[in-house]
Amino acid sequence: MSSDLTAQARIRNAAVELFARDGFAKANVRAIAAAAGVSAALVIHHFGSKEGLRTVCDEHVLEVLLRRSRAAGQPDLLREYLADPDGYLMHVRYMTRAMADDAPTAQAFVDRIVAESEEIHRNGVAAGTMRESSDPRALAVLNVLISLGTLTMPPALARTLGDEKFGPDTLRRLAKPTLELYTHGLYTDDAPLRALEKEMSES
Amino acid sequence: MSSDLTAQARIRNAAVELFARDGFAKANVRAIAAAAGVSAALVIHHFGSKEGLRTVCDEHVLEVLLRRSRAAGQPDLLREYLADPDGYLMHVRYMTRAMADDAPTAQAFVDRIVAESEEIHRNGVAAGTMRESSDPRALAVLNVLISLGTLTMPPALARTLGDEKFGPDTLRRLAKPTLELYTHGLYTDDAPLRALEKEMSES
DNA sequence: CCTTGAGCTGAACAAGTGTTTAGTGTATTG
DNA sequence: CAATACACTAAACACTTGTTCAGCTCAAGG
Repeated sequence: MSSDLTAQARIRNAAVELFARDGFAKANVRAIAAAAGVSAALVIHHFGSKEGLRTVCDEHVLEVLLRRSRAAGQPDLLREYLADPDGYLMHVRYMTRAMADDAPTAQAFVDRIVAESEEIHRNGVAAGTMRESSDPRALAVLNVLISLGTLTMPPALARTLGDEKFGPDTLRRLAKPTLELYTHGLYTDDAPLRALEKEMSES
Repeated sequence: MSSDLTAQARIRNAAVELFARDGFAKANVRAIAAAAGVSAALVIHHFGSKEGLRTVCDEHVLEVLLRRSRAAGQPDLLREYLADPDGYLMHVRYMTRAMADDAPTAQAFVDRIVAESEEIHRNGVAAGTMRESSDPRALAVLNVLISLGTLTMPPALARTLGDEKFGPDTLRRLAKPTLELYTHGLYTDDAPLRALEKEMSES
């Protein structure tokens, strides 16, 4: 039990969990209250409104995720995830949903991880472990997209891998093809790339 | 105007659009009816329930997407998208939302595009244009993830590229780093890959 | 012509929603 | 000790939701 927490905190935690699981629209105040072991009225009393509760949750999740990413010097999503699969996944899912709803906090999160991703690349280039890119910012966005997409993979996609539902196993299995892609790409020559470059220079 | 369509079709089209834009839970029958220029009661009359409407929409979108992907011999998502950005995007978004809700139709869609993606890779390997993979299925899933993720990119992510909202420009800009990744990867050597392989053989 | 049936509607209904209100108990404080 | 403030609740409220119902319109068929 987490009953030694203040009621406000219990409500917030329950809300984060339900928002992450069901989405903001589908999750309702009474269910959140029940999960926190309090009345629905208390939720409103403490947070003003469901929207107010959301704002607090947004900021809390943002803070937790950023603290985490700061803790791991060189952010390694896979390792970070494996350390606390359920908790981390819940928070990432929450943020992904916030991004879908285009919540203001999501922008702060995105700005931050894109910047971090770009910096990792910059360091990698400086250290000689990574190739330069024609568009570092776009590359960072792509990397963020891949990381988040992998972590929040829809069940239907996980099922095509044989896993009944997403879990550490799924992620582990995806890790190798991903690293293979990142080490030598997929195409055997640069014809497709040159074709695109030619096409772009024409228009 | 699309008033020459039957009312049922107009309702279905409006529903697909609103489900894609707002999600199933947030979109409400009255709004769909209004968008189709009919009464809310008619929606229920024709489709039995909101859930019934969803089923019809699911199957419709699935059919449209599969027909499209069949039309383009070698499916090229980028080109396919550029041909009819708004329409295609709407349907992909719809499917992505269906995947998030884990709708049965989404599974059919996923099975299909993963299989297609795997076949493209197989053909590429046979033709010598693509490298072999240690896990073709997982690679296919990764590729689908990247494609869908890019297409349904959240606004917050698009904004870090300077674009106010997602559109053809965003996609065009991402195309090059993506192709660069697919032609020569990102890492300059295979140390990270070997490290992972070693780690996996140990456990 | 009239009957039938299908497309269609406004109004009502029942359930679920976020929120308000009025009030309880329980500490803390002057 | 009295008073104030705070955490908390049950019940009610207002509104939205999906859905039902009774009835309208109107073209097709006997």
